[in-house]
Order: sequence, then structure tokens, then C-alpha cells
Amino acid sequence: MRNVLDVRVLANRYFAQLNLCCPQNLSSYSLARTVHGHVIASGFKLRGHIVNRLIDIYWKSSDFVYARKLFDEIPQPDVIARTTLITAYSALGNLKMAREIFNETPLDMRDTVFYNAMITGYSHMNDGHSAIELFRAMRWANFQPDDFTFASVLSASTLIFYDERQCGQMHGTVVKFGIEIFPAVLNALLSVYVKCASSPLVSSSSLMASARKLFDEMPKRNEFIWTTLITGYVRNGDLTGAREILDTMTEQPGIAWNAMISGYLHHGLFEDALTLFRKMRLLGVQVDESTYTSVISACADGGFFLLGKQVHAYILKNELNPDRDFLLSVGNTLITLYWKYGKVDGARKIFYEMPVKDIITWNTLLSGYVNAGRMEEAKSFFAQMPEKNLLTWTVMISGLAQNGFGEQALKLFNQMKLDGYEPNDYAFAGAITACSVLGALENGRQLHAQIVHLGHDSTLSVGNAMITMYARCGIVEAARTMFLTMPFVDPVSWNSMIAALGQHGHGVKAIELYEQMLKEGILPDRRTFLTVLSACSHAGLVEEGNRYFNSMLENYGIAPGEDHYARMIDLFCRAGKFSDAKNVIDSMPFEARAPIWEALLAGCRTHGNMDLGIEAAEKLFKLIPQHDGTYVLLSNMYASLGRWNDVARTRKLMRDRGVKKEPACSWTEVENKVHVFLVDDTVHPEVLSIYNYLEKLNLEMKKIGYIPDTKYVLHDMESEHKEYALSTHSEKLAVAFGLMKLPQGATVRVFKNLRICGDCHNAIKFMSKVVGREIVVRDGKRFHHFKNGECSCRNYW
DNA sequence: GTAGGGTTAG
Repeated sequence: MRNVLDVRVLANRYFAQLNLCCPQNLSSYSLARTVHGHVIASGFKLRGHIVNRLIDIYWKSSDFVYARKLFDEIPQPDVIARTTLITAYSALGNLKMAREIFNETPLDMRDTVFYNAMITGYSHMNDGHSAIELFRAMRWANFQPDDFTFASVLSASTLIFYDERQCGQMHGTVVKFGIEIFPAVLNALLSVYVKCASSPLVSSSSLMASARKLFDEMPKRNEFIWTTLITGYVRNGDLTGAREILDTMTEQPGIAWNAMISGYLHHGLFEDALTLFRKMRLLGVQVDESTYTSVISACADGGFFLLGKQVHAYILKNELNPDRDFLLSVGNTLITLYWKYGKVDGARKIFYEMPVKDIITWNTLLSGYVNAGRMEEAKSFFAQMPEKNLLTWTVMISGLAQNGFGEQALKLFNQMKLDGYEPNDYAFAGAITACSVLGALENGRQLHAQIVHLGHDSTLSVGNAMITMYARCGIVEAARTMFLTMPFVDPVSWNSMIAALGQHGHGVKAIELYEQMLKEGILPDRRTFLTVLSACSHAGLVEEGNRYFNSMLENYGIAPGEDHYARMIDLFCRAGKFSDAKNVIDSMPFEARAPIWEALLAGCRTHGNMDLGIEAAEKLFKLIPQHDGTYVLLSNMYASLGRWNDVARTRKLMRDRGVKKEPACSWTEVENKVHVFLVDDTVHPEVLSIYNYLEKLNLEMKKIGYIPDTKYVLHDMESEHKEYALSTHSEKLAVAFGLMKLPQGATVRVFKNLRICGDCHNAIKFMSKVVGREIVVRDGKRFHHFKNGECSCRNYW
């Protein structure tokens, strides 16, 4: 039996040991476990300060389950243990559990600190209303609020206050309680004014003036207060004002400089951010993790990859300290830096070397894979993520959609909703993009309705995706309406609309829109030129295309890339100007790689320039021997010349060389083999008749050594998404239409669920030219008349 | 046991 004194000595010793523990540090966690073990072994009952301290260390070391277990084992947890637990649950974002502990605590046990913890929990989780409500309840129950209370309450107020009157009232309350002598409270009050001023609903000038007055009258200013004011000016877009404050500062807290750097960063002034960083180093101002994070981010977004790499090297050399949490946010930004400059492997290396990762780390590398189009890696990475959030899903959905996996993207979109996530505008934009990939107009329209219902329709991401979706589905008019009714447009919107017109043969209109964009002072970017050149190419506007191409470097300082040269080759080939196309290749400042030769071969396919096509194919065989695309293009070229034996020879060559994928069925190959094919109104027989039809076609093609991919169609018909399956293959349907030897003026009905999409429309136009007859296609209540390669549908165009 | 400012992902 121990005597009381022994126990107390022991307890004090344990407590001293525990106080040595620094939370959030693994070694302190194991020390806590050891002490805990000693306590139990000695038969000493866990209670009082020791147990509270243990709970505190456990949860701060993220062993929350254990912390809770310990708490539950205490027969009568005191108010301190309860406060710890409330703080713990709040920090984990679980306000429900925190509130449960709160409610279970009898009124006579509570104290001000206890209330403060719960109020702070609400405030940190951005639940301003609950925080204020609890503050009222606290006063109602006659608890005296202190400076901590007001700091939290004021912080909560910034979330819900929207006008000057409220700010003034709160100011009065603070003075009434005589709390304004505490810097933390004053700073929080300043923050209330500043955040209210940055609300779009109020005029910021008078609120900022009040904030400034408050600031000027402060007896003492600490680094918090300087920083709050600087961010205030930054948030209100007054970077000059912010900089003036920074320059008048007597002390130089690094944190205020960080606020300024991040201000420059968020206003796109990357060079200013970097200049300030240099000055900071020069003056010896404390640089920390946050500084590096912003600076690397500025490098990533501002086109300073080399500088970013230098900063990386500097950090590795001077700042690498595994004991600090240094690597997390800096590492996250570094991953962004590397993938944004195409160094996905570099990004991956950083990821795997990081000792501590969070969800941002995972999301960032996922974005890297997705952006590089490395979807297989992205998919397996997504599958092995330990935690996902809305952004994770969004990145994956739009990534799948943009890389052509429309069906998978829509599946994931539904999965996301099943998992309880409310899609945001970006997620909807991803789903809409998936619909444009699939040509699934019906689906896109349903999404459009939901988007309007949820009020996401005014956002840029959704609007831009919708323009493209309607355009790809052939409804250029709807795309135009979107473009015209969007409250804000950006260069992407212009690009999308120009592309919409260009893709549907409205080359002249596309160019007119481009000119209008220039008039409105929007600068074209690399993608704009890709779009404009395509439009010229489709509309046969060779001279204009050439002029725009030359203007890139001359007027806008954009060096044409490989893709732009490829577009020029396409432009010339379509116009039959093969020698000009060849000249483009000779004049390029870099060695022609595969995409260039592919463009040439594709151009030769369309216009049957066999010699040049073979030359391009030879280059491609050398450059990428196992690439099936070359064989497809080459055999298509032969097919367009009716050289069926060469088609068969090419395909044999491909098999002999062990190249895997079979070329897809394409209209040029079979245009000489025209059949009658009509569909009726019900769904099932239509599916069957297409299948039967293609089966028949199969046999005929096999006779000449061609293996078409009807398996593909059959496979999708069996899939659960019938509607997508039909829509996915609208291009193939167009092929089927094209194959028909249509009687003069014949009408073809399109499936109930299928509308004429962009690709389909183009294919039918093309076939009307080839067949030399008028084709009438009924699409719902509308009729499309195709004749001589043009469509004269009044309702649409 | 509780408070106020700056920090990265589409």
C-alpha cells in the first residue's frame, strides 16, 4: 500500500515528464505512452492533470481514438478534460461530437474557458451564426465573457456581418466590456471591418476608412495588427495602399511581408511578388514556410520555372529540417511547379520523398497525372488515395472527360453523388464536358437544367463547358446563346465559341468573332490560334490562315508550336496545296516530329496524295514503329483512292509487325460500297438493325481483307448506359448513313434519344457530297437537308 | 483547457 505522499510525488514526477512533451511531435507521443504505461503499472489511478495532459497529447498526436478511450475511462471527467475534448473534436471538424460533450456538461460545472472552446470551434469551422448564438446563451447564463471570448466572437462575426452598422455595434459592445485593451481583440475587431469592406455588397471605402481610423488610434501595434491591415488593403484590391503600410512598418515581421507577397500572387503580379521576396532576403526579414509556398506558387503561375527550381535547391540545401513540418505545404507547391512545366516525373519524385502528405499533396499529383493525360496512372492513383474530397472527384471527372473517357467520367459523377457529395460548378463542368465527348445532348440538357436550378449557370467553368457541349452536339445556336448570356466571359469562352463556329463550317463567322474579340481588347493565346487556324482550314481560307499564323509571332509574341505548324499543314493539304505543306515542314525552326508527319499523312489521306502520304508514313514508321495510327491513316488513304489491295497489304503489314490495335471503321474506306439502310422508330429493332447491318458489312469487308470493329458497337449496346452507347457511336451511325445508297430525297429518322451531333453532322455533309444526292435526316421535329456537302437547316444555322 | 494575421490542389 502506497502512502498518500508517495502517490503525490509520483504524480508530480509524471506530470513533469508529460510537460516536457511537445505535442504534434512523434517522440513526445511515445514518451506519453511510456509515462502512461508507468502510471498504469504503478497502480496509480489516472485522474486530474495527468489524464487531461495525456488526452491533450494523444489527440494532438492524432491518436484521437485513444484520447477518447481515455476520456471515457475517467469516471468523472472535469471541465478541463471536457474542454480538451471539445477542442479536439472541433479541430477534427466534428462539431456534432463537440456539441454532445458540451451539452452533457452540467451548467454548474461550466466556466468561461469551456464556453470559449466551443465558440472557437464554431468560429474555426466557419459557422458564424452558431458561434454568436452560443455567445448570447453564455451571457444569458450569466457567464462573464473575456478577451478570448471576444476574439473568437469577433472572428465569427467576420463570417456573417455585411454592413457598417453591425461593425459599429460590435465595436460599441467591445468598448462597453472594456475589452479593447487586448491586442488580440483589437486585431479581431480590425479584421471585422476589413473583411466587411471586402464584401461585394458594400462600398469598401468608408469601412476601410473606419478600419484605418481604428488602426491609427491603436496605442500599440503588433505584427498581427500590421498584417491584418495589409491583407485588408490587399483584399480590397488596393495593392499600392497595402505596400505603403508595409513600407511604413518600423519592425519587419515576416508574416506581414508574406501577406504582401501573397497579395501580389493573387492579383497575378508574379514579378512583384518575386521582387519583394528578393528584398526580403536582402534585408534579412524572416523567411518561412509560408513565404516559400507563395514564392514557388508565383514561379509556377508566372512562368519562372528555373527560378522555382533554384528556390527548391536552396530549400533542400538550407532549410531541410525533418523535425519541422516544413515540407508539407512547400512540397505541395513544388509538386505543382514541376507538373505545370511538364515534369510529372519530377513531381512524382517529390511526392514519394515527402515524409508527411495530406490530401492536397495527393490531389496535386493527381492533377499532374490528369493534366499530362497520363490517365492510367491517374486512375490507379485515384483508386489508392487514402482520402478524397470534392476536389479529388472534380479533378478526376474533368480529367476523364477531357481525355476522352466520357462514359467513365459520367459514371464517376454519379458515384460522387452517391457518396454524398454535392457537385459544385467545376464538377458539373466536368460532367458537361463528358457529354460533349459523348455527343450526349439529352444528358447535357438535363445537367443544364440541374445547373440552372442550383444556380451554377453563371459561372465561367460551367458556361465554357456548355458552349463546347452544345457545339459538339451540333446546336451552335444554343452555344451562341450561352456565350451571349454569360455574365462574365474569359478568353476560354471566346476560344470555345470561335471553335464552335469553326467546327461547323462557319469559318468566316469564326474569323469574324475572332476579329471582334481583338476589338474588345482580349489578347489571343496559343489555343486561340489553334482554333482560328482550324476554322480557316475547315473553311478553306488559306490566305487568312497564313496571315493569322504569321501574326502570332509578329503581333503577339507567341512562337508557333508544333501543333500550330500541324494546323498549317492541314490547312494547305485541305486546299490541295501540298508543296506549301511541305514548305511549312522545311521552314520549321525545329526538327519535325511525329505529330507533324501525322498531320501531313492525314492531309494526304483526305486528298489522296499518295506519294507524299507514303513519304510521311515512312517517317512515322521510323519515329514510332509500334503506333497503330500510322497504319490506320495509311490504309485510309489507300481506301480513299480505292486501292483495296494496298489497304489489305497495309493491314497485313501491321499484323506482321505485331502492332496491336485494329483500325476503326471510317467512312472513306467504304464509300464505294453503298447500301440502303433505314431505321424505324422503336429502340430495340434499331439497335438490332444497326448491328445486323454492320454484321453484313463485316462479311463484305472481310472479303477484301478488312476487319471492321463491329464488336465495339455490340459491346456498347450491351452496356448499362444504353443512351450513351447510342450517342457514343453517333459518328458511326453517320458512317452508316453515309454508306447508304439513298433513293433520291429519302428520309432517314434518327433515334428518339439521339440528336445530330457535330461529328455526325459533318460526316453526313461529307457523304451527301460523295453520294451526290440530297439526304434528309429527321431529328425529332426538325429536318436537316444535306446537299452537295452543305446543310440547309434553317432552324439550326 | 480557450483567442487574433500570412500558407499549397481544379
